[in-house]
Amino acid sequence: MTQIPPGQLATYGQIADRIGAYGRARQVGWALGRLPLPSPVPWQRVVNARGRISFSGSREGSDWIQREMLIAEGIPVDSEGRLPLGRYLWRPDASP
DNA sequence: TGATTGACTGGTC
DNA sequence: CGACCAGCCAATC
Repeated sequence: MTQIPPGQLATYGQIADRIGAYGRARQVGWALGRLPLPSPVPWQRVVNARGRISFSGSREGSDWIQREMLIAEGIPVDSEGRLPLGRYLWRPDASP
């Protein structure tokens, strides 16, 4: 499944690559952006490769909700929306 | 049809 | 680590 495991984060690039759309991270964000709320998609676990929540002037509300959601998932989020990527980064098929 | 925009990314300073 | 620039593709108006 292309969904993201709970307690883990994924970047737009990862999602794009996962769906076979390498380099189309923008379209991923665009797609999530037009998702209705609530949505069956864990958009809340999708952040940019900078390890930060992607803010947008038109999303000043939901973006903070996303921060709260991640915190609820057990992921510490900074006041600026910074996330400990590398620690919670989703690892597709990372079976030990 | 064409120009513009965008929840991005990577590399460099 | 933060800021800046350049590249990239698709959807929208």
